Amino acid sequence: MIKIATWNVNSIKARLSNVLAWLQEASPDILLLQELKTLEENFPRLEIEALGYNVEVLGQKSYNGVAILSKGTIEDVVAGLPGNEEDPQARYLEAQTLGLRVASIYLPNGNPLGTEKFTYKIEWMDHLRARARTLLAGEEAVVLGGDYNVIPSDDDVFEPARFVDDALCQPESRQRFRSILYLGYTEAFRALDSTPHVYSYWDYQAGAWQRNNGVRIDHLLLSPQAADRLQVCRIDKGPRGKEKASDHTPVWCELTP
DNA sequence: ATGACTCGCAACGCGAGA
Repeated sequence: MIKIATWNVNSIKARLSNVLAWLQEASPDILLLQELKTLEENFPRLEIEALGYNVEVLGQKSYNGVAILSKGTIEDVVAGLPGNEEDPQARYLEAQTLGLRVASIYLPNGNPLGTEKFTYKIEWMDHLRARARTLLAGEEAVVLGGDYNVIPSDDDVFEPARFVDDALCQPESRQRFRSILYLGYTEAFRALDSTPHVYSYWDYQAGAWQRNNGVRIDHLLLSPQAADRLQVCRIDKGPRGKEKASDHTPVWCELTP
């Protein structure tokens, strides 16, 4: 079985001990990280390599940043979203590892509405869809994992009314997320579990974690060749309850070899 | 309740996150 996970860590340096602990306890074959908030040269590579992982990083000072950790060799790396090369933000890293094509994705948040931030999000999603379509043509097992900053449906948010003016729930955001699924991708969690109100993010403020006021925005999208191998997909709430937790928690799935 | 919390920065409060 190949276990692949995605986790927005909200600073790899602030989260290093939590990440090392989770790698040891969950032992994913591949971990896709987002929101590193640091440059490549400051990524804690040695500590992670010491646990048996190869590391590929696309960093940025203070903001964004994505990485791929794998127990296998990492090859054929694509840094940045093809077709969007002039984008200065470190939000996309793709590579070949353990027989899979994988990408670590940190999709723009897009708030507030009516600003260039929302336009940037929507345009970024159009570029992602184009890349997703190109990857399908390879007829490979592809896993596009990350923080999509999209709440797919009202079943994926604790109180939909509070999010009507939020970029994560806008029809334009949801439509583009669905349009990637319509290409032929399967969202791993929902393919196996129709339970409503299961979340992957809880705000730090206002006791959101204790009240279970969360949203499900971290997703694993599988090409048909990967979806046919999907056995299980879970959200591990453990890390969110720890000291010095990220506001996101890992989502993982297992594929037959 | 224009709130709340956590992060990086070169700060000694601010912008960003979602």
